[in-house]
Amino acid sequence: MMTSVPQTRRVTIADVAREAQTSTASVSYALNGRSGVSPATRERVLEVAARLGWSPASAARTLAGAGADTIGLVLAKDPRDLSVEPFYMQFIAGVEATLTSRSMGLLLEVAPDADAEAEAIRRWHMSRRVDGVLLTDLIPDDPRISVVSEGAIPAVVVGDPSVAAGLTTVWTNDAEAMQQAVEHLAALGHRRITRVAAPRRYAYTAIRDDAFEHAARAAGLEHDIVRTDLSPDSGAAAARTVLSSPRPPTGLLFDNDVMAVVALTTAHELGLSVPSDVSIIAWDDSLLCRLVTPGLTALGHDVVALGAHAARRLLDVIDGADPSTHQDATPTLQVRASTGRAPVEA
Amino acid sequence: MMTSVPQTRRVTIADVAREAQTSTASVSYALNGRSGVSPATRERVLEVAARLGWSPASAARTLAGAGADTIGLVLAKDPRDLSVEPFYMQFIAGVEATLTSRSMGLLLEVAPDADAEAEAIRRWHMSRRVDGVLLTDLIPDDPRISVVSEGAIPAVVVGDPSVAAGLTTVWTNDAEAMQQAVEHLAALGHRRITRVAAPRRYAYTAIRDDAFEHAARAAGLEHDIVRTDLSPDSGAAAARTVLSSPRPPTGLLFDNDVMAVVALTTAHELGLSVPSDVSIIAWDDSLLCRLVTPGLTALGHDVVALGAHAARRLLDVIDGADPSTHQDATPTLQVRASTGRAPVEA
DNA sequence: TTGTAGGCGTTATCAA
DNA sequence: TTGATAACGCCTACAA
Repeated sequence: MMTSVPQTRRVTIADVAREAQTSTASVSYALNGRSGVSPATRERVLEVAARLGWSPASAARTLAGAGADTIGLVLAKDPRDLSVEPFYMQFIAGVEATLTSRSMGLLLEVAPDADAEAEAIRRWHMSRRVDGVLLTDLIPDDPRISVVSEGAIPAVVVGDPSVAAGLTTVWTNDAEAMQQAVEHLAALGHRRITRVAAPRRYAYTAIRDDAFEHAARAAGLEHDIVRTDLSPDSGAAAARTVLSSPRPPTGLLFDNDVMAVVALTTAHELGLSVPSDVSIIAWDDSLLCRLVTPGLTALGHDVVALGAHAARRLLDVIDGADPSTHQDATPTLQVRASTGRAPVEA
Repeated sequence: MMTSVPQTRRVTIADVAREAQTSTASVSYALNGRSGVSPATRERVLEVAARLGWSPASAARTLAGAGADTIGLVLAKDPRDLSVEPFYMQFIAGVEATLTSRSMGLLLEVAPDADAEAEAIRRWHMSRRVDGVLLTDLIPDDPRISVVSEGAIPAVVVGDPSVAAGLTTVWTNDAEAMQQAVEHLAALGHRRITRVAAPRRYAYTAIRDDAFEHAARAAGLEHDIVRTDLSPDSGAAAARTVLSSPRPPTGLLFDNDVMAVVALTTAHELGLSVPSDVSIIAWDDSLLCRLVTPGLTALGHDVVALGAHAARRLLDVIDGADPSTHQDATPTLQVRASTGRAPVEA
């Protein structure tokens, strides 16, 4: 027997109106929970709508003036880097948590660079596909900032307010986090520490650099900063160079988890043991930090919560809130086996 | 001087038509590169549109019958698990690569379970927000399958065709990959191996189970399967139990990378060295596998390419292609330091 | 409280 | 090749 597909034409509010013996206006009001409809009519409409399986055509809604009920997130990263850092997926999960509760959608795009990203944002806004956008990984003089400002596009920047004048920002207190890490090493008796840092082009780099130097100076520690590109290789190279210098540091602070993990291997290869010869701290606590042996002491924060927070603020901005800056929780130090008392000087 | 914001009303094709001294119909044709417009008019329209900064309102397009130019992806996973597995981010990056080239968007949602995911898909489809959906991590009798089938929603399943009858699928040949891994161990002289497996509820589990047993039997190896929930803890527990049994295996195959990594530590704690006492193989090659010491031999495949492939197939389905199954590249064994010759029997 | 009608921006139909 | 004009589905004055 040939069961023909019941070629279901879309159910519209006109259908509901006819069936419920009323007008489309009343149906619209009833369905949107507004006043201006008698309880009896409202109930009848709701019942009919449910029975007919009506569901709103978002395009029609948007066209009629409502928002797109969607926010956009463009990630300007190489796919390989994206997948390496658990940050993004966690952040997205957090964003979703906020969005789902308000039944909004998330439009995603992976762009090769900040310029392409700015272009995508412009397109999205012009075509009214999104009500606002979330911006991450800002760089100095970021093209996205100008697109968003000029287009008056609702946006929230995830990062330090200093790099996004006039926009709403949500940020973690990297300076305070860095101070914690340095003080942890100082308290363990370390006198010479090195920061293995991200490239200068990231806006947060300068903030962490300054905080590192400030905290080290305050604790009276010898300190140094070496620059990397955050890759495993550059982390290994930096660790090797630093640890084989004439007066190697006894404490190392890495700007991400991946470099800290490879440094474990590098130290081992140099015949140094962690933490008795050298202590290691990672930024960005992750599964990686927990799984390796010895476990890595790391600065961790709840990225899922950060994403949820940022999304919440974006919805506020979309609703017309004025630009403002919001501080998310400060990363806290998860102390594990990779940090210990400084070795006694030879 | 007060530069007032130029309260820009949207530029519509009506504006373009007026300025170009023609009708909206001609403008529409010209803008969409269709025939039916004289070259002169077309050029004039294009010029005016560019000058006025026109850009299409996607809602209007969708409402007028075009597609939504968007596909949907719902991830039914706990946020923590999502971020742990690099798979999803890589997959998304691949999907994007395909989508961007056809200027389509990706709508994302993170749902708590398969039922919520099915519901999200239904909503998306009813409201015409997406033209089709990508399905991953199928479970037996998956609710998403029925939603998609009943709603005649264009969809592509990423997984084995056996669990998604009638739908287009893109899959990797897990059976052949498993065979490679088992043969690798057999060639190294191992005679007793254990598979540390995913829960039975995942559709791929049975496929890998069967392939494992088949390959082990063919190579004349003693073999066993222990079940886990893929978490680090359950991996560690499984490794500990198996390795402290009276006649422990000399080769272990894990169903993901995370468990294999913790098994490294477990083996170490039991006084066993890898690979001289026990060889370890991981499914899902990842940064994790490369970074740990010793490096983990692992089955790896190009997930970014898989995502791109799946998205391509979905676009075909949206364009009306019949259901079909497509095999993506088979995972290949990345041999590293965690596998070696079997120890000589005591 | 209810219903009518116009508008949102495009696409598609159909005369001219 | 053109240009009115009618959908598309919803919202919202405005009038009854």
